[in-house]
Amino acid sequence: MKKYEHNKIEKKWQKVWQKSKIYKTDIKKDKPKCYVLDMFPYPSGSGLHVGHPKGYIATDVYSRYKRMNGFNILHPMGWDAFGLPAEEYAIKNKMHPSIAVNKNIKTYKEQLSKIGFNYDWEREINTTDPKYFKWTQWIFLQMFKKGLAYESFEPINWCPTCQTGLANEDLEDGKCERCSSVIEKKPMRQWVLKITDYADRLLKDLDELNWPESIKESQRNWIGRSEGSLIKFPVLNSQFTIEVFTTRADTLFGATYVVIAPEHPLVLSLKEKISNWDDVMKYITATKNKSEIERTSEGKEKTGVQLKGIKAKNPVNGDELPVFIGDYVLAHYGTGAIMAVPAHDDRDFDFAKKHNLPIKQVIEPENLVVNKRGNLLEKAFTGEGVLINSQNFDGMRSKEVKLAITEKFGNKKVTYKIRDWVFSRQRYWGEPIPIIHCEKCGAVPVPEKDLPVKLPNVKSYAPTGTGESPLSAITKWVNVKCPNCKGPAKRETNTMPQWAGSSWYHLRYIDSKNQKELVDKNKDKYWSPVDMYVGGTEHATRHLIYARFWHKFLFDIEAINYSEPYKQLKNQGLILGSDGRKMSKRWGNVINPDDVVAQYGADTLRVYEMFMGPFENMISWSTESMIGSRRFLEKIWRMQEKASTKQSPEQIEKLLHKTVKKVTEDIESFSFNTAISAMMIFLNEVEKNTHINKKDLSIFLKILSPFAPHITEEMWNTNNKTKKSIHISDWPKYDPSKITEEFSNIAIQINGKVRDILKIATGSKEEEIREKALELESVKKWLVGKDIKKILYIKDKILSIVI
RNA sequence: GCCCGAGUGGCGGAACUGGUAUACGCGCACGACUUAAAAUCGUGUCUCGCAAGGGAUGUGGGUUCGAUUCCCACCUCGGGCACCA
Repeated sequence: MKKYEHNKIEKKWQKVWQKSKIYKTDIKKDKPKCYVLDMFPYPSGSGLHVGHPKGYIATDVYSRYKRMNGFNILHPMGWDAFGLPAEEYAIKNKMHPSIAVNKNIKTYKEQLSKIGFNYDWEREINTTDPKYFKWTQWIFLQMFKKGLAYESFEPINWCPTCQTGLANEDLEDGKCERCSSVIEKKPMRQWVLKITDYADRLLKDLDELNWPESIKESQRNWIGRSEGSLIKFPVLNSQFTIEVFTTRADTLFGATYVVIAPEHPLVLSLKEKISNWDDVMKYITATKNKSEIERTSEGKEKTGVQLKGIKAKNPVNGDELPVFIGDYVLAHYGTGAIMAVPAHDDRDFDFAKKHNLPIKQVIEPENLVVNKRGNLLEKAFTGEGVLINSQNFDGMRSKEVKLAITEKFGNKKVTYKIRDWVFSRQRYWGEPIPIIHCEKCGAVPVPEKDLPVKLPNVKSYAPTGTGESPLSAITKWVNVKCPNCKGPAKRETNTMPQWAGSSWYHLRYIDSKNQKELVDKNKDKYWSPVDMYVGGTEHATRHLIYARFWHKFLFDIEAINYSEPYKQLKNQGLILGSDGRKMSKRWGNVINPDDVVAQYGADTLRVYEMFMGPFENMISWSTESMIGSRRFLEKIWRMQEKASTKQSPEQIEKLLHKTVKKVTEDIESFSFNTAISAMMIFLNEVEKNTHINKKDLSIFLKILSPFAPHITEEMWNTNNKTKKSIHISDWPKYDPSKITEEFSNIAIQINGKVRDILKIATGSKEEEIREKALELESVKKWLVGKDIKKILYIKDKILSIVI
């Protein structure tokens, strides 16, 4: 027999598949569809390491399996290629970013093709291709027309290193997610998308999605819905009121002061009445100069200044409360003002202690024995309970009081933590925002017929640092006529963030060459939503929220048919270096898939990555362990020697049906590791026997083929007369009658401990088993001098004797 | 601080709905083949014990004839949110 030469086999079949186009997206009308999608990569300069393809292997297995089960498969791939890394590479090497991007894409594509994926490359997309980003810009224009894209002048997050504004989602602990610089607040004009309009739907529709619970939970946290009340505190001797947001209306009687954010407009309005204006101004300026991280990390010490001369009236009892500004109150959340109840809120408690303000208890824990009340001199009691010191509400419970007080003194209000999406970047390598600024007409959308607005060539891609994009220096490009009044006007020079192109790419694959629409609605109806989406957890609160937002918007303007893009989501766990650290050049622990493929074969790499452990687990790479997968394939190869026209021995036939069942179920549930272990068990059984029937071998090859497409195709081809590829053959069905065993091993337990195993015909009567069990020496000796209290029987499994 | 998820051999891990814990693979040890090595094949491999038997699924308790699985408390690790009223 020939040796197993993976190099020859893999190259040969990859060529054949490409030529015969067996992976081309099929659209036979009578078949069901399955859209299997990978999170498309950002083609960086360093190429792939073995961790990257893990998710791609899983979708490859899954889509091959589904194809063999009679589905039309859409399984495409593309490139998310706008963004800072390419731009920085270009600045350093003085070349246009698109040249760098094309070079990197070529490398990636070569690396991927060696692994033998079944992508339909005819649908390849690239977010930096004008034919693609024409539609990204088009979507922006639709949002603009609906008032969902607007200009804002609020201070935003500014990264001093990347020299661009950033969205909230781009920060990590107050630092830039990319470069870890401390983020500054910078007041500047920016484009913002009104994602907050969709907050409620983004939250509610999560319930319907078949996604990992942890991702849904992350999104819920990020959206941060909370139900509370708005309550107005009139400012004494003025026409102003301070409106506060609280989730604890039941503690209203315990309010002893009011705090408003330093940025709150009311502060200026009250200027005339404030006797210590200089101190107040000083505090406001100091706050402005602090970064977010400084504001929250100074030991969380609560600072603030009283607005002397101002009093606010508590609507429930007429108490006249002092008013402070303090930066522990956030301007952008709720109303930017709070009523402070130091007895029942930790933060208010700290502030009250520091400024010597009264602490008034109004809630008593419900059960004093269980919930021993803390000493209010040391700690706030933040739980709910029974009211005291609250006039006619005394004795009532928190829950009912919340409702009653809100009804009487305020209004219900829902707030969210999520904030509108800061959408402009002051960098070169992104989609230009298709807006023209005219002195007379204001912000005017570029007419749709003029899309795409392409990027001009510039001498320097480097950011200007002034808050203007490098595009602003290209006067030829910037100066245009207003589409409205034909007067002189200027182009918007900010570009879109990295996340724009990936927010709708799943739709473009469906109809990647359409010049008239972003997607044909009928095609969308057939292929959407994505049935299986696979990628890393790091996208939980960015890409996966943005894409849902855009998708819902496109649904609302009736451009598409469904309101959620990704029906089912799976996360792959990271592959770490063999030292347990993240694979990185820095640690020198990077394994290149090219090397693994050359030395051990693509099939070995694929089987190993699926066998390593549960798909979502983070596991260290081990070349030593991988050799086990190579051995497995070599043994499979040698199985050909045992192939015969004789019928397989009975135990092989039986085990084959069991294995088909197991592998089928495991692929459906993404339990690839146990699917492979079941095939290993089958292989071990064949090795114990003299022969295996050729047809049975073919069945086995079929269930292995999604994992190891090359070796199975080769063996299929030599053992069958057909020219048809194994990958478009039918998935085998198992016969349930062949799975049942003739004999069962029944564990005989005494008080829960196994004392013997009884081999007996499956389906035997309990009586018979009981009799036989009680005759066993190993059982008898435990029963001497004991009474049997009870005997339990679990069919074909256990006989439990209780003494 | 709040909210999720997870802790099983030397290692990756398996165990259906509460029913024989440690499948499968790696590693290791011994043996066969070989002048030798590699490769391959075979046997063994949680732990204490000569054995009968006992003990082990992060720790401590509980429910049950029976718990890796269910309940309570705690510890450790991973992730999300975090001065969000």
